[in-house]
This record gives sequence, structure tokens and C-alpha cells, in this order.
Amino acid sequence: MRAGAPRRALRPTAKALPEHARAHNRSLVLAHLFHEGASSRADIARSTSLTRVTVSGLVADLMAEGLVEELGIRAEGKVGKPATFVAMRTESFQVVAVDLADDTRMQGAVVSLVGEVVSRREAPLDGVTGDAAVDLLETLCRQLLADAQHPVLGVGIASPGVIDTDGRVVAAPNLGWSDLPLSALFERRLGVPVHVANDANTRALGEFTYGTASGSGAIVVTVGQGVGSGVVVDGALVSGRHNAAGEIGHVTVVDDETAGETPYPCACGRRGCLETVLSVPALRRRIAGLDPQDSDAALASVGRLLGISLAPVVSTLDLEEVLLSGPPELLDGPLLEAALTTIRARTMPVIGHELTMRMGSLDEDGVLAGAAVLVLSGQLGVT
Amino acid sequence: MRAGAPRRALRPTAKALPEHARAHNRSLVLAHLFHEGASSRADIARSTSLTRVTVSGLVADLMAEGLVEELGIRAEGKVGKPATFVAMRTESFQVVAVDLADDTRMQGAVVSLVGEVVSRREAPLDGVTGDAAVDLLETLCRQLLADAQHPVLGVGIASPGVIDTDGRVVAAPNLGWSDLPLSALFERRLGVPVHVANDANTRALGEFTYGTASGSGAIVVTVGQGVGSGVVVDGALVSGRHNAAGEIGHVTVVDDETAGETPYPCACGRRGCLETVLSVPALRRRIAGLDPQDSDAALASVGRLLGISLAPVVSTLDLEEVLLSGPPELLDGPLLEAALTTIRARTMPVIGHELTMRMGSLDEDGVLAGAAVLVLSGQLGVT
DNA sequence: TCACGTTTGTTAGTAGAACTTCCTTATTAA
DNA sequence: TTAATAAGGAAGTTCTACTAACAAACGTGA
Repeated sequence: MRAGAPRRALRPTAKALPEHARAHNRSLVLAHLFHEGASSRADIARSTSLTRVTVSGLVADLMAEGLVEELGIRAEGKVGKPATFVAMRTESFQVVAVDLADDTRMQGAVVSLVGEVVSRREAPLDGVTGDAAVDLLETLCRQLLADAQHPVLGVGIASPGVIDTDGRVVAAPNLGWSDLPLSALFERRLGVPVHVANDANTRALGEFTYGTASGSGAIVVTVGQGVGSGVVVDGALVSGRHNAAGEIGHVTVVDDETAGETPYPCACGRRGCLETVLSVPALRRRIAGLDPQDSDAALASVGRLLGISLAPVVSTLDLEEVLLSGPPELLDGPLLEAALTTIRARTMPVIGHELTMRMGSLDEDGVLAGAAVLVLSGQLGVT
Repeated sequence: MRAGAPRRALRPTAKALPEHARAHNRSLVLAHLFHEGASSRADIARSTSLTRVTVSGLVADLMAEGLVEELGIRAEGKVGKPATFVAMRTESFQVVAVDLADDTRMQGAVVSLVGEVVSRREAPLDGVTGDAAVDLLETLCRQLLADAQHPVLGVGIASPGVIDTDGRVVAAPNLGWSDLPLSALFERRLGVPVHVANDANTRALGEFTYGTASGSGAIVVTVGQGVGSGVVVDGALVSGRHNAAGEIGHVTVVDDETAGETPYPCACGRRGCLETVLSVPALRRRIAGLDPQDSDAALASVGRLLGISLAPVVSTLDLEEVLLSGPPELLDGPLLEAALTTIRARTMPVIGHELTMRMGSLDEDGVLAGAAVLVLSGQLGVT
């Protein structure tokens, strides 16, 4: 006879209007063209299960906005009236992408809509923080906006630290930022849409859009100065209560009882964090001066620690893929293999056995590509 | 200059039609009435940000279907025309809920729309499995359908094992079921809508709807014969690649190097799974014959193992709450405290410090309440 | 060669949804 | 009694996508 008054809705939802449906279907058409390339209106209709009439209307709108163009008649000879190709004008728009993950310099680029870097710029940080860093970033963005040869859809900024969904930097210690409404501020200053997200999440977005990561459930672990990750669950990036989802670098993996390891102090003030063994500096320290065999064993021991901490995550979320991103000479070998072996050994066969774990397919520009996706997703609804 | 052809969309989306908007808004109205109780049409309009006209139309539809009724004039004296209360007719409909988590018997109940058990029935399993278990379940459901004093919206079944989103039992070893389309089968046989889900996920649904769990990010760990969990991330239950999300019971937490512990064999064929220390039988074994102090220490040691395995999950998903469900005399005390302490010690302060961990607020009928939510959510879109 | 079927894309008309505007009703406050 | 306030409904507008029908352009096969 136990009962309880119903408390609250699981997911606070917003009202739905007809024009929302229109916007949704518009994104559907755009996403098809983005992912599948040039297609006929009838192709789009089949793929989206909208009618040809509706697709024609949406395509007409998109052509009027200059986002889509007709390419001419399909060559292949099949029966029936030949199809007219339409395609997204990916070459006629660009995106400005900035990567703030590096401690020493800001990396920026003009990026095409398919994630190709067209031109780049750097701004050495020289230890500036706070407002000075904001100004430096603004200058870099202005230069990149001037560099672009085509209209810029927006600016995408990947920053370390905690960023909320409105593009406000809640905390980015390296840059001395806290509670900084970066997105709103730069939209005012630059006059173009600005999207900001955490660097590891941004890289994950890049992997999902341009790389080979699958959308059902995956985690992309980024290994650099620190260790971060982006998590996709049921097709969407996880943000978390404090927008701190993916912060796996400061999970304790080494304590006094861990065989063969010593818990080293971490920048966060605690000891034995994953970052103290898996970050690039930590890995380099660990293998410095070792001969290849000992080095491999040392890397494998870190892989095992990574596997131990990932196993509960993989199992709880029933993930499909684990991707590693960072220097291949450190990660792609004994470390990755040991991590995968460890995860498989520590999870149910049905989950661990079908798990794939590998290096991400994007290189150091993956974050820039992801920043482009931020804009694409925010402005056009394309993911 | 690295690039990649865009591969696939992150989230495969379906077309949007105006009538979908209607259904969505209809659920919005229903959900408001469900969670807030009797309200005027104008109240609903304010809460949903729909117009009064639209709300009036939707309420008229719902009244024609008998789901909603007018209650009369609001008593409180404010200026303006007095409001007419409308309310969901929660007492005029019922749900049949069945809990298959127990190895020895099927537990069923007629449940009101607010999660109250109206009447119950049990069916001893006596070791039957496979088709015989299906027949037993059908008989139980028919009896419960006959027991109901009001029209039944549907049947909600919580089963152990892996259940896909269509209500197909992929694998439920205890019941000898595999690849059984339970939902479709019973809809044909019983003639009412049938919804099936994993028992741990169902309990999580119950906690979120009738209990005190918050929707942003939480995990509900159910401790019974085995150990399972349901995970809510960004307001939605996680299903996972194999629909096996939440299967935390078979994560390895004890290996040969774990101080003070011995890895015991598990039913899954491996050793040292969480289930070998945290399940109710394992806990009872562990504290059997110990005096209170030793018993507390033994429970705390299990709590510590739970905390170690949950810490990476809490940190990666930036969860807000961890709920434990099961016998309070085992869980609510040293075990829970040790687990929370361990999680806090092993995660970033910002994540761990604000984490709350406590017992779920629903008792042994939580699964039945969750099964009612399955129907409510599936039939009315109310969560 | 030529009628026929097929496919594409468009035009016209229909149905559904939610909005704004205006009105009636009912109550309190001055 | 009058003005202000609020609830609820009626009428008409706008937006959306659908079905039905059609013209254009092309292969196929007699």
C-alpha cells in the first residue's frame, strides 16, 4: 500500500509548435546532404520519409538562403525523368575554430564545413590569463575572421575547463577564467554566432561527425597535458550536473594498496589521479630512459589502470566503443591493448567482448574539426 | 589539412509532423495534471507556455476520452472570473504491474495511477521456466485484469535480464527466456497495451516518478538476489548498445591483489564480480555470526568496493545522486556511508562533494510502481 | 518508331495545429 | 455602481505537411 505523490517530470519538456516541426525537417534535409553528399530531392524524400513536395519546399528555402545549390542532371541512365542533384554549398561557407587546450598557445584555424583546415594562426599565451587572455582570443578570432575567403557561419571555441550549455565558462583554471559568459560576450564583440564547449567534448564531437566513432554509445578519452573525455550515450553528448561530465582525469586509480604503483600528487591537490599516470608528461616520465621492453611493460601497466577505471563505465552504460586520442607512440600499442584486455576481463562477456577500443581517427586537428561541428550543429542543426 | 568525409549523423532522427506536436502538447498537459494535481486551464497554459485556447482544446479532447474531468470552481477568492479546476481521473483507471525479479514467485498487483498498490496476487514459480513460465505469467495477468475495478490502461512487466526497447526479452536466464517478444505476444493474448522493461531500470523509473530522485543525473543500484542498476543521464534512462545498460553486477571489484578480499566465483563464470560481495545472499554470508562491530566493518568493506567501482561512473557522468535500493538493515548504514566516503575520496571535489547518496525512497513495491510508470509513460507520455 | 511504364519535380487543394484578437462571464476593489 | 482583473471561448489567420493529379523526360519493348 505504499505510495508517494508524484514529484516531478523526468525531463522538463517545452511546447511544440508547427514551426518547430519545420525547423526539424529542415535540419533533416541539411543533415542528409551533409552526410550523404549530393542527392536528388527524391533521394532526400526517401531517406527522410518526407514527401517529395515537402522536400522541394524545404530545398527551395535552403537555396534562397544560399546554403544549398543545384548541381545539374544526374548522369547515370535509369528509366524515368533524370534527377537534379542538389548539394550543400560546403565550399561557400567557412567556420572559425579555436583550440585552447594547449598551455602555451592558442591555436586557431579557418575550417571548411567538412572539417578541413584551410588556414591557421597561433597566438602564444606567454602566461597571460584572465581578461588579457580574453583580449588575446578576441584578436585571434578577428584575424581568423579576416582570413576567411567565404562567409563565416560562426566561431567555435574549444576550451579546457567546465563550460555550461550556454557557452559560459564556469571554470577554466589554466586560463584564469571563472564564470565568464564567453559565448554571449564574443557574439556581441564579433557580431557572429559563437559556440563554446569543453575541449574533450569537442574532440568527441569531431570524432563522431568526421571520424569513425559510432553514435550509440562511446567514450573518447583525450590524453594531453591532462586527461579528459567526452561521452556519448544514446546518441547525445552527456553534459552532467555541473557540466563536468567526462572529467575522468581526476578519478583515483592508484592508492597505497595498488600493487607496483605509488600514488603521486596531482595538480588537483589529491593523490593517485588517473592524470598522474596517463597524461603525456606522466607517460614520458614513466618511460624515460627505459629500454623498449621495460617501456612497453610500463605503458601496459598504465593501460591496466585505465582499463580498471573504465570497466565500470563501459559496463554501466553498455558502451560500444572506447576511443583514445593523443600521441600514438605512447597510446597506440601496449597501453591500448592492456586497457582493452583489462576492460574485457572485468566486464560481462556480452558487453566487453563486442567492445571495440582503438585510437581516434582524427589527429591533432580533431579539436578544430569538432569546433566546426559546434557551429554546424548550433547554426544548422547538423550533427 | 586533415579531413574526413562526414560519416553519419550522431542521432538518427525521424521526421516531424504537426500531429506529433499535438501529441507532445497533449502529453505536456497530462504531465502537468499528473505532477501538479488539479489546476485550471489557465494554470496549465501558464505552466506549459501554451495559450489558453490551445489548452482548452486539448483539455476538451482529454475530457472526451475520459482521462480528465472538471472538478468545479476554485474556492479561493481572487479577482477575476473564478477558475474551473480540471484534473486527471487517476482514480478511474488502473494499471496491472508485475515484478519478475524474485526467483521464487511472480509478484503482481493492480496499481493506481499514482503508484498505490490496490490489490495483489502472487504466483509461485516452482522452478518453471520457458513457455510454462510464460503461461504462468499470462494467467497471473488475466487474474489481475479481472481484479481491477476500473478500466486498465495497460500491463507493465518488470523482468530481470536484457530487454530491448520494443519489449522483447533478449535474454532472461532465470526464467529460461531468450529472444522472446513478450510485449507483442501479450498484447495479442491480453488485448491491452503491454510494456516490458528490465527490473532495475523499472525501479529507477519508479524512484524518479514517485520517489525523490532528481532527473538530471542519477544511478539507482538495486541489491537483491543479484545487483543491477538503472541510470538516468540528462533526464533520460540509458539503454545502451545491447540494452544492457546498468548491468553493474558483473563488474570485477575483487582480484588477487585486492587487500583483505578473496575473489569468489560468480554465477557468470568469472570471479570477483560486484555481485559476489554486494548481493543480499553474499552480504548475509559475509556478516553471518559476526558481532555488531565486526559486522559493521564487514559491510563497510563492501561499501568501499562499491564506491571504488562507482567513482569512475559518477565522475564520468557528473552524476547528482546515487540511490541504493534493497534491505535497509544491510545497506543503510556502514555500507552506504563507506561507499559515499570512498566515492568522495576518489573523485574531484566539485563532483563528489555535492553528490548525495542515500536509500531509495520506495520500498519493495518500488518495482511495481515503476511498472505502472512504464504504462503511464508508454500510453500517455507521462513521466 | 512509337506506345507504355517509370521516375522526377511541381501545382492545387485539404486537413491539422497553434496563434492572435475579440468577446462574454464572473468576481473583487474602490 | 463602476472599474479592473481573470477565465474561458469563438472566429479568423498563419503555418505545416499531406494527398492527388499532372507534365516532363527518359528507357523499354513490340
